Amino acid sequence: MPELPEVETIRMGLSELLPGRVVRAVTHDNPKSFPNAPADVNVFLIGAEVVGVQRRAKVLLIELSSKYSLVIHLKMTGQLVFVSADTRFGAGHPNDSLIHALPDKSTRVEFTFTDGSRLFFNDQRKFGWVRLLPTAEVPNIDFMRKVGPEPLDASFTAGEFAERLMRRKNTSIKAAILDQTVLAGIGNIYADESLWGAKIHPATLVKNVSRQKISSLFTEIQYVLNLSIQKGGSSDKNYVNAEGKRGSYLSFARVFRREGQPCPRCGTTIVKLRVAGRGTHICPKEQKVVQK
DNA sequence: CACTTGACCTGTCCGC
DNA sequence: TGCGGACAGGTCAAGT
Repeated sequence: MPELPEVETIRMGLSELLPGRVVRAVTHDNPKSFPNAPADVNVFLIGAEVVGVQRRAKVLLIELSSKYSLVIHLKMTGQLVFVSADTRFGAGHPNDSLIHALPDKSTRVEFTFTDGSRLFFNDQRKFGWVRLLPTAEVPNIDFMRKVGPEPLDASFTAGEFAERLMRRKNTSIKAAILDQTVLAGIGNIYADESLWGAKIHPATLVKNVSRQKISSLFTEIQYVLNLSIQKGGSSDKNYVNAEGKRGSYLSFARVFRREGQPCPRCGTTIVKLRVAGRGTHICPKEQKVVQK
C-alpha cells in the first residue's frame, strides 16, 4: 500500500496542485485521524497558504505560510485526493478518473481552499493520521528522529546500508528492511520485489547474508523504488495518486501477489509464505535460506 | 536490549 | 444466503 513510491507520487502531484492555495475551511469526522486541538487549526491552518509539499520516508509534509505544517501518514488505506472547484464526478465528464464522488464514507478530513478546490484525506481503516505542527518541530517528533536514511538519496551508500542492517543481525532480512529505523520507505511490496531481485530468501538471518548479496539488495531496492515511481506506484485496492488515479507497478511486479505464476527468471512456480508476520512471495528455487 | 507478536480498523473473500 | 474467521499490511505498544 502506500510505501515510498506511492507517497512520492502523491507528493509530486500535490506539489503541482497545492502551492499558492489558501485554506478556507477544514472538517473532520474522526478525532484519531486529526488529533489536533481546534484552536491550533483555527489560528494556524485557516487562512494559511500552502508553501510547498515534501516527503520523508512514508510521511507527507504540507508546509504552510503560518510556519506550521500538515504532517500526514497514510498507513495502509490512506488517500490524499485533490479535486478542483469545477470537477464533475462520474464518467463522461472531463475529469472522470475518480470512480465516485467525494466526500465518501472513508473521508476523514476535508480541506477547502478559498478558490473552491478541495483536498480529501480518505482512510478506510482509520490507521492513518493528519497532524498540524510547527514546521520547526517536525524533525523532533519521534518518527522523524528514529527513521533511517532515504534509500534514493545520493549520499546513501551500500556500505552504510550494510552497517545499519547489522544492527538487526539476528532477525530476518525481510524484517530488517521493513524496519523504518534501518532505512526509510520500504514496505511489504518492495521488500518482496527487491529480495527476489537479489535472490535472497526473506527469512535468511541478516548475519547470514553475504556482503555481496547485501550489495546486490542495495541496488535492487533502488531499482524497484525508481521503477515504481516511474509507474506511478502500486495500486492494489485503495492507493490512488493526488488526482485519484491508480498506479501500474503491480503489472510489472515479478513476485508480489504472483503466487502460482512462473518466476520471470527461471519459470519455477512462485509460492506465498509468511515471514516477519507478513504475506511473502518468493521463487523457491532461486531464494534459499542460507545458514552458517 | 533484541526480537516477536498483537492491536489498531474496515472491507472482502472463502468455506460451511 | 448468512455467518464466522482469516486476511490485507504500517507502525507502535506490550510481551518474551
